[in-house]
Amino acid sequence: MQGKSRIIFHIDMNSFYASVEMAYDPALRGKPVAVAGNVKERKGIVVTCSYEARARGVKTTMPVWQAKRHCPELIILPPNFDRYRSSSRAMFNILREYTDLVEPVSIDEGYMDMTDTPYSSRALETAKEIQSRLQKELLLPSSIGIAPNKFLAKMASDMKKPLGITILRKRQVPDILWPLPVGEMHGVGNKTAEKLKGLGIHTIGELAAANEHSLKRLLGINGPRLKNKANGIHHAPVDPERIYEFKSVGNSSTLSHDSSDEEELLGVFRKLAASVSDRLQRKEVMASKLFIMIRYADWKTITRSITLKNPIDQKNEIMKEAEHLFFKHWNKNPVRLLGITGTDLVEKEQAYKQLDLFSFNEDAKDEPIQQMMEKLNEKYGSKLIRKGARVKKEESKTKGTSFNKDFFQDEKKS
DNA sequence: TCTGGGGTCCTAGGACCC
DNA sequence: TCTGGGGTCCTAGGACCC
Repeated sequence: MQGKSRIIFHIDMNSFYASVEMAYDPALRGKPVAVAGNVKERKGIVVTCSYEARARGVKTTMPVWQAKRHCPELIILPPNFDRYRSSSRAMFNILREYTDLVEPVSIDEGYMDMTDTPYSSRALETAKEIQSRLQKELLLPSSIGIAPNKFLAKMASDMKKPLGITILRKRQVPDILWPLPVGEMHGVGNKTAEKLKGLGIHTIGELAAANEHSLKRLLGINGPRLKNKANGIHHAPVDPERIYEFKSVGNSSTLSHDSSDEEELLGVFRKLAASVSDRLQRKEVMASKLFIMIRYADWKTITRSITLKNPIDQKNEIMKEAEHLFFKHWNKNPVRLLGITGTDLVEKEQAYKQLDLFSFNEDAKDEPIQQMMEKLNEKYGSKLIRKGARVKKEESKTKGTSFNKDFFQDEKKS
């Protein structure tokens, strides 16, 4: 990878949810369309909107009432995740016709490594073909960036929207990237941009030339990384497996009104526990650590966690731990949002494998897994659990489901 | 009528062990 | 007894992205 220059594509679907809705319903085309969460309650915010809506001042994350003030004729649709998932699957299937090295990063965005493909000598033509196929076969507009690494490809796809194709060569970095405000860099948000101002760094070029030690002092390990990126240096490979690796499963919910009513809050926790339990079981993993999140009316947010001796996935167990954490840490002030997240995930299968390996009790095979885990943990303690290990879902590949990561399966949030 | 919900990665301080 | 330091685990919080 060192000597050879790579050809990386970044495919970015334009206003994906809104585009999918317009593909399904021709009557929506050419109109200002927004996909928004729970429209009637305060939590209603614009998730995505069409370019027609953007032209009228509607923006992503804008509250619905505000969006309507900008654009009274705005067509507001509830999200339909099944639709988005199936469009996404179709989109990635097209990409995979060109190379196996496709790394989905989210439902509407992914990298391709085109280096060792028959298409490497005609990258631009291939990008045009992909873009036009996405448009003709799926009715979905996209932007494509072509560059020698993932970071530059990502920056490139951002430059022309909608329906752009941009090539960004390493030698063009000084001319094209360096004049831009540092906040436009992928990986530099508001806080980091503000901090950088303290060092007199306002543009990507100034970051590229900045003193490495000062950056490290200011931003930690991320400082030198950002400096490298600003110089167009980024070695991360395109990794098709990334999508099958996950580290946490969580759900949260903003209440329709701030509340300090215990019964009401417990009701919210029960729903969250049920949903987290459901998703853990679908993924065939158990959580060794459980977090709750409490956001108060004043937006102050705390997380509290418990490390469990035995990993759990059952609704009642999750509820019990969440409730315990909640009453231990809740200051009785009105609550805006509650959340439950399970982390330090252990594969259920792993538990069986470990059992066979140690085979300390032949009868255990017939016992429910929970009891086995308890016995195993009594006997071997936490050594059994690979803390923080990434959970790989190998089988999802062979099944051919493009997205095991189910942040696209959350329409059942309720 | 301010501000959703799903994630990942990093940091910092204290406990504990060698 | 004093002195030093490295490593890991745990918890909580923050930044960022889509």
